[in-house]
Amino acid sequence: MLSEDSKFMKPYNPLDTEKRIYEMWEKSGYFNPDNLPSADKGPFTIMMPPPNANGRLHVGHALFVTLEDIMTRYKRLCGYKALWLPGTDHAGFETQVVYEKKLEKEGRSRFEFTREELYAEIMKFTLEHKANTEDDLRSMGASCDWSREKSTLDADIIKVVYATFKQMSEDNLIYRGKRIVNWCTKHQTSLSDLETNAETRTDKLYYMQYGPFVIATSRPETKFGDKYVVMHPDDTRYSQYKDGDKLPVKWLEGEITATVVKDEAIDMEFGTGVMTITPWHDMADFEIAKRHNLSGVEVIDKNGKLTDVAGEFKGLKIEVAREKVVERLKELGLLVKEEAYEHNVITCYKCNRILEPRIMPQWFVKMEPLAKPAIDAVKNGEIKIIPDFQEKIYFHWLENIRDWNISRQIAWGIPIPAKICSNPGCDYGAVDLDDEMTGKCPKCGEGELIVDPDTFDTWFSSGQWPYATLGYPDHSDFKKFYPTDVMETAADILFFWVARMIMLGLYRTGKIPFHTIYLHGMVRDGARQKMSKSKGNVISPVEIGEKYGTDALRMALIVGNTPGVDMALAEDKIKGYKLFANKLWNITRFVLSNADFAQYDKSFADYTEEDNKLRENRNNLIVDITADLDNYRFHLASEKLYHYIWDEFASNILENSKNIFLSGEDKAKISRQQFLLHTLEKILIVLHPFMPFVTEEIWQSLEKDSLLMIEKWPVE
RNA sequence: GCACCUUUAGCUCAGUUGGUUAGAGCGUACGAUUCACAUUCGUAAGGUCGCAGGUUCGAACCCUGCAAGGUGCACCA
Repeated sequence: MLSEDSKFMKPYNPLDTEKRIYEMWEKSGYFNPDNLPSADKGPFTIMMPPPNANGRLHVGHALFVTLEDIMTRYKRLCGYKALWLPGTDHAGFETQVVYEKKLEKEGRSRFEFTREELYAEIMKFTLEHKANTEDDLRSMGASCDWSREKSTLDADIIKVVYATFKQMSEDNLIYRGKRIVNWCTKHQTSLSDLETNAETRTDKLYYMQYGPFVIATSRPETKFGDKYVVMHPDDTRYSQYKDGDKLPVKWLEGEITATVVKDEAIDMEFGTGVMTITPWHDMADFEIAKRHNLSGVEVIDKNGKLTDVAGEFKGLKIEVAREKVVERLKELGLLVKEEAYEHNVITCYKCNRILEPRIMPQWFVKMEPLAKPAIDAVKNGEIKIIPDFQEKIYFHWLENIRDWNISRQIAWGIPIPAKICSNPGCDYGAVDLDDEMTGKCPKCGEGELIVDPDTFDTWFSSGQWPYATLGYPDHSDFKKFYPTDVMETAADILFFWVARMIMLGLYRTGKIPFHTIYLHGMVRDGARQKMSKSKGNVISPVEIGEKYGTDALRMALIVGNTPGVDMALAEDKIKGYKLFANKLWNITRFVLSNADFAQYDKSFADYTEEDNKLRENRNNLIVDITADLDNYRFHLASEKLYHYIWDEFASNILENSKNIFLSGEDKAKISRQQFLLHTLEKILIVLHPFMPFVTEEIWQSLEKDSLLMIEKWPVE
């Protein structure tokens, strides 16, 4: 029976509880599956999507932590050797951008540093944030195995990444080539197709006289040196011109000789059906030039300024140059007309500046051979994506995949272990893991072999996370825990990360990296607005945890939140689950005031008819919830538990128990006491994955000499 | 342009393979209680399940078309 000074006489106080409970768990060693005393089932593994070590965790992270912790705790309770492997991501470009913003705020610039200095600075910055991230994960109750924690810059991870790079090179899946890439003039790096946004803009379309033709362009400043004029082979308007015809043309730089090219890529309906091409600065033009083996010139440099080719316009920025070039065209009488024109421009997803397509030697991964097995793995059901509609999106992307530019011209990242040719015109490159190659370039014979200054796209390394973290190929962890079970992550990195993990995992290990992908949506505020610092509607998980308790936040994030769909999180919802934690607290107080765990009889059987009925209902519910958990229906499992505990157990059963304890027969009293004790015990276990802190705290008061986190799941 | 998602009570959302009077939380209204509850309990109002067709004994759920909002992908100068 409860004493007057029992902690249950006061409301539940999460702030006083959570840290203490977490330390108890961590000290127990049970986050490490090797230490689980009675795990009689196989391994269950989740790789934590490593948070970027460049800021505090936000409420979106809280969602993934909660989901993965629920899965891990549930499986641990079911007797699996549950491994949830935590980590952090150096997040190459992302982090460098964050760091540069910090420098800008301080009135500094990254150009004050050498590459080595910048790397060291960002490393320091990253390590600080890594510590913050770990604290935040602990405060959210993450039951992950800290003894196996990894970072993407750990030496053993880099070793695996390098070995993959080498093998891919040997298998002819990696090539270095001069290809047109997305170039950001602010960040001074190329970007993959995924790191770009398309933005609809209205600009002017200029029609210009080009010899006997009228051509249209939105970018007159790139038209220096255009000497190929292209039209569709079937266009009868121009049938008098043959492929390869040479024509004298009066153009920006004076009299030039233009060559006629016929190509089916030309849309006869658009403009005049004739265009000139700028292979250095336009994706489509580049393709045409490649087909016809045409040469091109660089008109715009890395800083977005015109080159020598532009003569007197040299050094001007694009916007300025455009106006001046149009003026010149007018003077020359070459401008026919201008009209408003709506089109898409490709912008940097970080700074929104228009990306300048340019030709550069870069490292590319051939994606088609990798994509095919990845498509098959999902098609044949080896890998399941939840929600299933995401499979369509996955197929659509993989079936139309383009080669992946994995080199970045930034300091912060894993260096590419290769030698390249010092001659900027030469695209030679070779993998050189042991830094052995020296001498003249074997391709052009002019340049010297130098260390490639570029770094890997961060997704090239994080794409190898599941097997790299487990010590592929030799470590016993790899043999034991790979393939992993569930990949739980945000729906918006399906392409960036998930698809690449499948491709690289299949390529490198020959096995799928995980059999189930659970994708969650974005967390928005109560009014469905995106959370952002500038709007001031950001919910900080640590602050909210302090105010309402982490358990309350976790429940608010799970109940009614279906996979793959964005959710709205209002503070009132969190408050509601704080009350729920307190409800559970008071339920315990009531039960312990009327029954005693010292009298708990594990095999008690002398229940009244009424209590047997209640037992049946309770057990059915637990079976039902177990099925929900097995099928990743966490939103339903949590809601059912909530309702059973509040509306059935508290409102009906406890109310009704008052009469029994007041005036019932002894047999009924004893039966009900046992029912309450058993039910409270089972509720605590089943609720534990969702609300680990309050359930463990109550468990510790039940005169049980054990941790709730390693109890046995109560399916009878 | 192509694809995908969403559309259910004032708000935010559930509704697990089509099956009886469509559910929850919050909010609202009224009442009760402080007897486990820094409260809680009860009662109530509130929905043409986006629109229009179709399949079915039966549709919020399946099919077709349309509309609105959102997202992704790709592009023609």
